[in-house]
Amino acid sequence: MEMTVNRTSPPKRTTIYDLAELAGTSASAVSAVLNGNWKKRRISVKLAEKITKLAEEQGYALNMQASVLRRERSKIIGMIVPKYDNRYFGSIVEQFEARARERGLFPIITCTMRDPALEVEAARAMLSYQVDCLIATGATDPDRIVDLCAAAGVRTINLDLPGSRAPSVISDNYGGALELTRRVLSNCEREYGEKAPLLFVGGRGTDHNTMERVRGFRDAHAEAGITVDEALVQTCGYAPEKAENVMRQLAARTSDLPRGMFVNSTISLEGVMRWIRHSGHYAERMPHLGCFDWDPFVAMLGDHIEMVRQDVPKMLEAVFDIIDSGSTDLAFVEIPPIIEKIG
Amino acid sequence: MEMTVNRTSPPKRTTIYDLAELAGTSASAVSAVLNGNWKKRRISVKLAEKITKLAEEQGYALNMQASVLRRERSKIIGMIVPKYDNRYFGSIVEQFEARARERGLFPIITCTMRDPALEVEAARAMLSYQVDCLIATGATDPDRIVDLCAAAGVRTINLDLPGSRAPSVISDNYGGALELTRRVLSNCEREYGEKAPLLFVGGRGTDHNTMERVRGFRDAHAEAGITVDEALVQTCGYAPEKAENVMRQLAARTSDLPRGMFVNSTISLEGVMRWIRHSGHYAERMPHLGCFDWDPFVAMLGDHIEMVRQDVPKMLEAVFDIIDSGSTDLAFVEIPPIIEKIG
DNA sequence: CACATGTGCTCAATCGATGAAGCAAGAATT
DNA sequence: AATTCTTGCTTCATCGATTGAGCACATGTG
Repeated sequence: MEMTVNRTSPPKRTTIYDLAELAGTSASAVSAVLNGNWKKRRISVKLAEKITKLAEEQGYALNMQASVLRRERSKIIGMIVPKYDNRYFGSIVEQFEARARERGLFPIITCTMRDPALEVEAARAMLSYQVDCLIATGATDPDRIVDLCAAAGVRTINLDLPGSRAPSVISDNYGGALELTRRVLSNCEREYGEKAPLLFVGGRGTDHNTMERVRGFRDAHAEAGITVDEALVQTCGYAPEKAENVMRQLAARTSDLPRGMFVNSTISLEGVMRWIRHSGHYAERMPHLGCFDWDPFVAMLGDHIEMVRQDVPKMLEAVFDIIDSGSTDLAFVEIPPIIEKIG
Repeated sequence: MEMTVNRTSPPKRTTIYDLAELAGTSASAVSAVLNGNWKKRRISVKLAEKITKLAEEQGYALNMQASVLRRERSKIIGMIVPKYDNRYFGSIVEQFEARARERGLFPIITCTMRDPALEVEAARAMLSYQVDCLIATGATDPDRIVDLCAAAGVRTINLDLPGSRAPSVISDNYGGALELTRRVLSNCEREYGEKAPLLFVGGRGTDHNTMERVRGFRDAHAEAGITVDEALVQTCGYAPEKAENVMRQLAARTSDLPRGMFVNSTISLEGVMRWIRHSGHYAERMPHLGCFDWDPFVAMLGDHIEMVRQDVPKMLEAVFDIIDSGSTDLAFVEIPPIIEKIG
């Protein structure tokens, strides 16, 4: 048992061959014991215990690369996610990790900064790591990713934003927006005694969610008999600066600012609020706001903000139901979001 | 070119052997071309181009498992992180991913929900995936993780919370807390015209950061000639409910609530704010708050809250400086946090 | 013309784990 | 006693990429 540990080069990790030698047995017996199917392979309890004990003593750690290379399925499950800067994606990722681990899957997550090129690059990287399944969250071009994965025989599920070539789990954006708009409209009417249209700010005009939310927004106005001017729908992107810009330009064009707004994410709300605070507009009376997304501190900003909270636990349950069922049909699951009570 | 794609079993992925056959060359030539050291291996430009083109056409994706298994270094870099529910950890993770990718490293991240058992399990999993290096962020027991990794010859760097057996990059908690406390104390004195101690809420009394912040808190009081009662230091943990509880119990004991508080994280602040809003205490005058951590919406909550923002870009720069330098000495880097201006 | 040098590739071992196939020894059955 | 069965292992090919060693041919040098 000579110890030739060279401190300059990394100490060789213990492998099943080392353990086999120590136990005076074969590598395949060690493998069978350590990966749990030693009963099937008719290894005696005595040997199994001996090997287990040795493995512990030696601090043996399975080499996943070797294991995955040999195995049919990798049990690695990937997720790509746009950003980590808000509670929505944060809880998606937390839930994803927890549920994956529960099932004995190894989650790997990558954030793409909403950059389509990075999305594709990330998807490719995941394929290289032999993921069994990829969840594309809020992807700009989900179908592109699905195609890449399909070519490698990897299942994909779209989350948050739907695609046409893989099952999709999303919020009921239309329903949520309809209800949110109704509430903000009625808050405005209650305060000002007259009906007036809201401003829609944030999101991308081309993405499904934003389009559905705009539809809910318009329908709620229609219900109330209010017409919505085109200029009042500003799908300028998600970044705070873009929302801020919209407000600045609107204020430059007209002194008659809307009394209420539908803001398409907390991140856009950040920009809107910043502008409201710095511009001096709305100094006497805050506008009524509705935010499609939830944040605990936004909830404390005052009773002029309504929020719709996407139901992340239910969404991930739906995602894993699809994974567990192994079904391949193009499900399209819409989860009703939660209308948060003010205060 | 027969297409025998069996839809029930996954279509076999293209390997370098497939490409070699198509190109009429050997697998090792393909490998050399695709991993970029074909010049060293004296492959002709002509063949290189042919192979590259073929790889693209066939949608070839490297099998990382095989590649890593063979190679000396995996170029995988791991990070464990407590939670994704706040801006601080969110930006740590975003920065980590970006900088890792910049260097051609593949980042894998896992969140441990502040659970010590999960931390160890996660570290083990990372070792199995042959990470070259592990960043332990906010770990409860960093030294435990360092030991695990050291046994496998894997470098570790502690981030956010320091350990004694690996380089650590953390905020200057003492300095930040000192300045934050000074500000809140002076805000209180300005408003109330008299010196009075603040309440310290949140964090774990046993962790280095909390201890350092308490030290700064005490020293700022001492500077101002204010004595701090033991009961005013409530390191109750990070969860919102725990902070809320502290407030509730404090209010039950005394009607003379402190006029200002030092709150040890945004997540604890969530609990404190919730209590303030629901309990009816502080209804006339909000207490002056100082929060060790930053959130854009907290910044909008009013001018009674001071914030200290940990300098995540600098922290990650320091982390990657250590990684790039390859140095193994026990650096202890303290990065000054940023004092946010109110409003 | 003999020999060195350079060019452009191929061969085969290897990384560590897995599992089908097989083998030896003992137990049970006819 | 001859045979099947069972138990408890071992052997070896395999997954896909990497890389040191080596080979054949072309070109240059003395």
